[in-house]
Amino acid sequence: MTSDVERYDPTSFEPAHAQRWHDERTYSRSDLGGEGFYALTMFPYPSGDLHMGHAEIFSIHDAMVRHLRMTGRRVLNPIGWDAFGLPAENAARNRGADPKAWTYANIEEQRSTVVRLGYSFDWDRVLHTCDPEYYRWTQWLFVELFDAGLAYRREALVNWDPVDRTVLANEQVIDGRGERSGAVVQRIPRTQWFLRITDYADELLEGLDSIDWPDRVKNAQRNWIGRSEGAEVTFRVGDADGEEVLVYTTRPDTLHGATYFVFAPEHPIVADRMAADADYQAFVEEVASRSDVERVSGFGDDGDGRERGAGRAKRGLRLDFDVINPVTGASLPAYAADYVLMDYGTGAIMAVPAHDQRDLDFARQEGLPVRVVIQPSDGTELDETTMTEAYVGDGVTVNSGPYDGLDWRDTKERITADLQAKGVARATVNYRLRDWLVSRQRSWGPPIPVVHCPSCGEVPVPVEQLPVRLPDDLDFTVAGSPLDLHPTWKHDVACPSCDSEDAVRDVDTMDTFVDSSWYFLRFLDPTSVDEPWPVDVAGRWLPIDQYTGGVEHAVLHLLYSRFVVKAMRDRGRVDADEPFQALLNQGQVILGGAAMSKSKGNLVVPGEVYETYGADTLRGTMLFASAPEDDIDWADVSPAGMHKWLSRVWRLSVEHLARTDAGGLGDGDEGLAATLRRATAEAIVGASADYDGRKYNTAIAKMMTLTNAVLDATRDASRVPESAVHEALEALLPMLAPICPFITEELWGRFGYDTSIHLGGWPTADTSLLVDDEVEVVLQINGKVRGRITVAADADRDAMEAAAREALADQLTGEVRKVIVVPGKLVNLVVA
RNA sequence: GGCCCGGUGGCGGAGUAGGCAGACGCGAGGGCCUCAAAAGCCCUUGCCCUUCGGGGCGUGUGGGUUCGAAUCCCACCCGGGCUACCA
Repeated sequence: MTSDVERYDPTSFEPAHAQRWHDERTYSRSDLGGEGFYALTMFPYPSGDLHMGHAEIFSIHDAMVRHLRMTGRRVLNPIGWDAFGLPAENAARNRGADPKAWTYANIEEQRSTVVRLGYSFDWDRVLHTCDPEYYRWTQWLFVELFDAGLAYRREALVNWDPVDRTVLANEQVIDGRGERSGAVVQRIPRTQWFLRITDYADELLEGLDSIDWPDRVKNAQRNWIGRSEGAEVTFRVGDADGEEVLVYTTRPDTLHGATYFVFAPEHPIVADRMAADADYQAFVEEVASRSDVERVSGFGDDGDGRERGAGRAKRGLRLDFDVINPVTGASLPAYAADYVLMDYGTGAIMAVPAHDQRDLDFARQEGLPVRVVIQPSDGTELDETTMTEAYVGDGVTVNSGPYDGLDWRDTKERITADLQAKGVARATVNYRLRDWLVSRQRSWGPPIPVVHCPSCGEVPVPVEQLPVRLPDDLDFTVAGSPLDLHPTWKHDVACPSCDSEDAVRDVDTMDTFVDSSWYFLRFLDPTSVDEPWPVDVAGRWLPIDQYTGGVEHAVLHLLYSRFVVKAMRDRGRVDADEPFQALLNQGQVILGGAAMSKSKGNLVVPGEVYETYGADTLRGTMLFASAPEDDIDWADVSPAGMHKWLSRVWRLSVEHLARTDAGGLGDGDEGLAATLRRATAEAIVGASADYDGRKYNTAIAKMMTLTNAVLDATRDASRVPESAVHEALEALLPMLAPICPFITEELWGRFGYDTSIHLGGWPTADTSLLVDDEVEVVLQINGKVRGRITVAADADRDAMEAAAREALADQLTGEVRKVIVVPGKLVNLVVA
């Protein structure tokens, strides 16, 4: 079919609509009527322009938001920028950029792309975490936590980069080396600020049962919190001094199987006793030269080719004393070894090689004895001299004196009770979760609002003096913390408590995850100068109805935010137990099976797509490719195909308008009209259900089917049922609007409407068109399709069976033994 | 090692309170239109037979339950992700 009508040229009208939606604040009406819905998408980090991952998350989120708005919900849909962080500082160090100017330039670039792509955010609520108006309240949050006893300072072993002279986050240590300097990161003790997230360990665990999150994220948090039940048992050093040594074990039932004893290298008892021992000092130094990340998380190998994790080589040092087993009185040789960590449990373990793989590995390596105390219930005989795999399954206690013959679970219970009675053990619950280390020796972050006074100690800065501002003249060329080395900043303060001039500011800043742990609260009133957020408004909007973002934050941002909300609830600032009621983890955009990256040269950027095909095509391609949770391989998808469909929608619309301008809304062919009206009703019912289930790919498929139906109805120019075509298009356009907002807005105007399609309603189906008098029924013999017949829709079982027997009469060879009838669907004759 | 996803045409994917497998699209082949092309439109497209009526086989593999299994159960294979010396 040829036509002289105007061609689909999205770049001719998209930018104008985008700008108008932004300038007129089309979507800043969250105070309108309707049931409230807080929709949030993880705010971007401004490291450069928007990438395809951003485009995907925003396209999914925006389709959901626009659909909710059109179906009558009052949607709160804010956006901001997570604008503090290391890349700005690195740009300053490496290229001499001003971190503030660098950050705001990137924000502006991203903002204009977000506007251009038509994402319907509320532009009256924008925030940047690096604005003093924002970090003032991040500092307030810190003071609140400090007042609640949830922020404290203590010495800890941290990742120290000796070249850049700064502490690094675990994420900034790659293969044991600083990501910037390449220097081997050391473990050094340093006094740092922590937030007491462990106070909420149990509640953070239990709360997972009440929220609608993907299982993998919940499991990641469960594993991260790492609750375990066991016992703390008191051992004693086997010499005249005889200090007590606490051991945490989840298997007190294997106490009789302990054959040696291991301390973490830095354990105080060892450090104290071995202070003068040169071998020990060398050992500790060697262990410390390997980062905690390498030791605990196992990044890289040890240079000896061993795997990460449990199979790694273990380094140990025999100490010159023994430890006494409180149950047996046996003298256990003591070791310091790197496979025991100071900050889990008590930093010391009883080693039971027969029933713990790590202990067995070390025992074999050091030639230490193995003693079996649990005999496998399946009858397998364990051989102490040759076994290389520890037995950790069910079994019966052996070699354990009075406990012999008991099931291991009973032994565990009894032995714990017996030792508790003797005062040398108590049942305990242990967590893997550690307190959150939040201080950073960085300068593009919110300064920790504390003053250190020689007489008053740690004094929080009074709220009315916040924010503690970052100086504008930081020198990023210094080796070390620019804030610490600034000539005047840290001394230009008096103690808020006693006015002492000898007080100094805390020179650390907060982790960026503190900024993002509460931003969703600030969105409730981002310009307020009186309070961080209005308590009553928070009561109405929290928890957030739908949060959308990447799974990479499973145990970081998503855990920290839960902690902050619970802490603020306990301070009376929030009336909610959880921040995010529902969570959607969108898939990633990859290319040719691999993550996109500049260095790999396989980068597709949104600009290439929307400048060629328009923003609607970019958005539609992403949503049609797969379900929101699935990854999209850009090599497999077809923007050209999406563009072709949108061109067809465009052409059918403008041709229809041209015809009706000339001849009005004639009824055309009755049969064609009826077929099209039915297709319209089917599409509305189907696509609406898909939208409700956020299955945008199948919603698009149903809209394509409707488009094909319109095409069929308009093929013969002499019989076009214009009124039915009009109804079809006036249903199609609103349904397409959440996904492709531009073409639908443009055509809506051409259909004669002077209000935005996006603020209008959702189409409703005439379901009476979907009721059939007759239905097609599948006929089966022994479960195989052997024919189909048409019967009255309300035919009963007997009628269907009779019709089936008649239709299949000449195919029936044996006796019909059984008949299965599914009304309105199927008849299955079972033949002997 | 632990946890979590997946495995359906050449490709992306539809379809699971068990009931017509492959919706929709991409790609491919053929045709119309055109001087030609682009665009657009029409037809075909899981595999194998076929006398063109149709028949057989098909959802990672092997079992099982059932009148009937992509869907439920058991065992296994493969791919991906997260996590890991956590005592």
